[in-house]
Amino acid sequence: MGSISNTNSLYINSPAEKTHAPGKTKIMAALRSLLEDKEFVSVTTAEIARTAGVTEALIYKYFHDKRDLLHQVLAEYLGVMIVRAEMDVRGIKGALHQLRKLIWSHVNMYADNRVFARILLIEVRNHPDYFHSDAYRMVKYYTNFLLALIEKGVEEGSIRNDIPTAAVRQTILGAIEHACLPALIFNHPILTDEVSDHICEMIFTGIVTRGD
Amino acid sequence: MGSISNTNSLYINSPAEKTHAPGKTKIMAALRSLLEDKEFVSVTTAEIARTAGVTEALIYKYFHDKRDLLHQVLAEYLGVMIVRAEMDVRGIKGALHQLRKLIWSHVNMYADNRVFARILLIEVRNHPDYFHSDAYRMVKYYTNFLLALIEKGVEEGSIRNDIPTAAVRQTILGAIEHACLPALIFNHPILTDEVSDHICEMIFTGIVTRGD
Amino acid sequence: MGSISNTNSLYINSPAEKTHAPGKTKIMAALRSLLEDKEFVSVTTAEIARTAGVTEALIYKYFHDKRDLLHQVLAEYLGVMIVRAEMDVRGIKGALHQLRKLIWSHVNMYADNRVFARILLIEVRNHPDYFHSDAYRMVKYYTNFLLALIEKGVEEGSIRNDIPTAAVRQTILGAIEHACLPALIFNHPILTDEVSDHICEMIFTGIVTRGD
Amino acid sequence: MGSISNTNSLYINSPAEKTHAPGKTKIMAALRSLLEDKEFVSVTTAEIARTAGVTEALIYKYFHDKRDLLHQVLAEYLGVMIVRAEMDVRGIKGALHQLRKLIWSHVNMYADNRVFARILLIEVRNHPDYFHSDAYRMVKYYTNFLLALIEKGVEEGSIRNDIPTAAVRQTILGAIEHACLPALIFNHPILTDEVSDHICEMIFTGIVTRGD
DNA sequence: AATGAATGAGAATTCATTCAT
DNA sequence: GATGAATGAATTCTCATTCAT
Repeated sequence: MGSISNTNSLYINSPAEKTHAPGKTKIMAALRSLLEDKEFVSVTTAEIARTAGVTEALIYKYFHDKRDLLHQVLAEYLGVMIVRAEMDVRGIKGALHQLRKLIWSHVNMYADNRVFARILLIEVRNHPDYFHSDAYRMVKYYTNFLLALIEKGVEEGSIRNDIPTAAVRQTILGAIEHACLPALIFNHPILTDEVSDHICEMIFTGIVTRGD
Repeated sequence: MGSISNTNSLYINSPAEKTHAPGKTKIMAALRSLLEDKEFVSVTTAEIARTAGVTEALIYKYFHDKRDLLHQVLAEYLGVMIVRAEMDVRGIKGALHQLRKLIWSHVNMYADNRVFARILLIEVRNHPDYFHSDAYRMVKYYTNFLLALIEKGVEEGSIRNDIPTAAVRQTILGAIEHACLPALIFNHPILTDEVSDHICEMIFTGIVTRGD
Repeated sequence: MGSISNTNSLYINSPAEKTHAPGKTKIMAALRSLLEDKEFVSVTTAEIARTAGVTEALIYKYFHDKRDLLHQVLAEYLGVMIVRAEMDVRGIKGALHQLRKLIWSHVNMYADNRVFARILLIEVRNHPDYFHSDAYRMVKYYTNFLLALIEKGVEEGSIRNDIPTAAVRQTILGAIEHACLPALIFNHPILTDEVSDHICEMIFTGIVTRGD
Repeated sequence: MGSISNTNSLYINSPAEKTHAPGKTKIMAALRSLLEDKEFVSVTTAEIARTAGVTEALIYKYFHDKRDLLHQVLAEYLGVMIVRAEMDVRGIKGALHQLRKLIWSHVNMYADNRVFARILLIEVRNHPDYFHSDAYRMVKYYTNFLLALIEKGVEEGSIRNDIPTAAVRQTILGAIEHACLPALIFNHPILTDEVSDHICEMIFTGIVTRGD
């Protein structure tokens, strides 16, 4: 598990920290904490308030409803993820190496922030509200960033141009999800290095132009 | 236990059908049907009753509580799965070929009965009641059957004897789950042939004694 | 506690026994048995049926409703009580000695049949249906019998004639109840000899004409 | 704890009044009021809410469950009883006279607050929760107070020392219950002076050291 | 910026009772 | 003489949400 990460703590880079009112911060922290042990549906607003040390009513001052709170928590994580992703690929030469790093970074984000991963991969997708949320917009921003990287690879000639870049992106994201979901559901650790190597091996051997 | 059944549809040959009171059958069918679209927790007893065309009270005549209903639905599926598994390996020569067939049969069961797969892989595991249920006993019966097959392979010399048979079993079951879960959660189809081939390739290349 | 009582078992004298259909008998026995441990309101018809080894529906073949069953059980006890009371005063000379015996017999009936006592003193009184029941008619028959005894005492000159006989009767019945109720509620034994002596002492010293 | 209170009405001096939220106060008052006419088991939460003029949900904001409400109502009464008891024995010389007063005060409390008496003597004892409640702790506090009084009598020489003080206490409490229960159940008035005189006569003639 | 008080809609579960066979 | 199947109405309790202060 060893490596980088002096950006390991979520909130060092979080712009949120400074802007939020203390109550809002406490509420979001409370939900994050509760989601470590239970699913969103079985977390009650009463519990959130109790954990946060505020009243239930305050939740509704800052959040439109319980799901909006979930979306804002997710958005906060996504903010960190995006900042990190953009940082992580800097100083790396070659789209393919950048992509490998991005995949590693992505898996690592899930490994270090299982609550985040669970929200993103399990909790929000059912509910239609999600697709109108800021969080969803951030996800799209992130996937566009990934797409841009793939396109750069194609332009560079390091990635095959006979597969639609969007399909490549979906395969990558699918592989990551696929690899992490059971671990998230059954509470096993995600071994970042192993998982991301595995994925890269499979994806790259498939999509990389065979230099021969 | 042996007889009938190499058919696809779960309920045509189900002995359950005749034995249950009509209300009980309708209630179980209603839950199965509702679980196609939503998770167990968000299915209400009122909905089950309405869907079944009976009153809520009747549910409690036949089932101890809502979870017991879930467990009985699961048990019914498991009954079919076990009968099928035992049938499917008959007439096949060699433990390895039997094992391949059993894996195929297992994946196929999930592919054809997604509700069953979701109950087994997602819904029941949290709750401690499950581990005291008949359903759980049937699962253990099934996994013992799988274990016996592996042990036969070891005796035959077709499966390596330097890996504990229990570990082999767990790897197989884990691989199947791992392969099916994302499809179940995101409502994608499970491609039985592809998935089971994939798993067998990975597992067999690892566990088969290299004859050379 | 020792004395008489080869009429201790309720059903030796019960005319009921022969007349009832087996199902009816079992249902009544079941209720009696259940009332040993819980109040009538918290005994369910399902429990009664289960205990009796019959179906709930059968209860409604023989009894108009749950309370009717209670009343019939009570009536059966009252039948025994009346038969016994009438027997017990025979062969005794003097209304006062008969009265003493009757009081003893009454308390003894409660002591030996606590379920009966509880039904009569606690369970039936609230509900208006009781006052239209056969059981209530039997109670009135019994209290008339007691009244007749008191009147005989007055005629004999052994009981004061300056107190209305009805008031005397009420005082006696009140004293018995008063003495037995706490024991019934808190599940202590009723010590027949002690209790009836106590009552007679109090009542008699009050109501008996002072021979001086 | 000492102050105020030689008044009859429970709630004039009750400290509870000011501290409780209006809804909580109304709910407790509603239960008290309903218990005048029916037993606890047949009082529904719907009724309580309707009587209180609040919603059922509010009950569960202030009370853990229906029984907790009962226990808190009881505790409030017990608070008054304790305050009163401690006041009532002040300024009285001699343990025996204090004891007589305490018995009177106890019976009077039952006579004036029949609902209280019924809760304490009838409603709570079955359920095990009671023995973990604050109310139970207060009862123990009260009975310890009574015990201390008896012990003082023994030290003074006015109460026999050859009977365990605990047994004396139990006899007193038993006699009070015994005397009040039928009145409570059958809705007759409790005549404080008469009942307490009666009890003291019986108890004292037994336990007092016969001077000469 | 935060709270205390209160709510309405609905959750699972219970229970006496009915009726066709 | 007895049953299996089913019900309707109620019961306790939960929970996200609102609003005046």
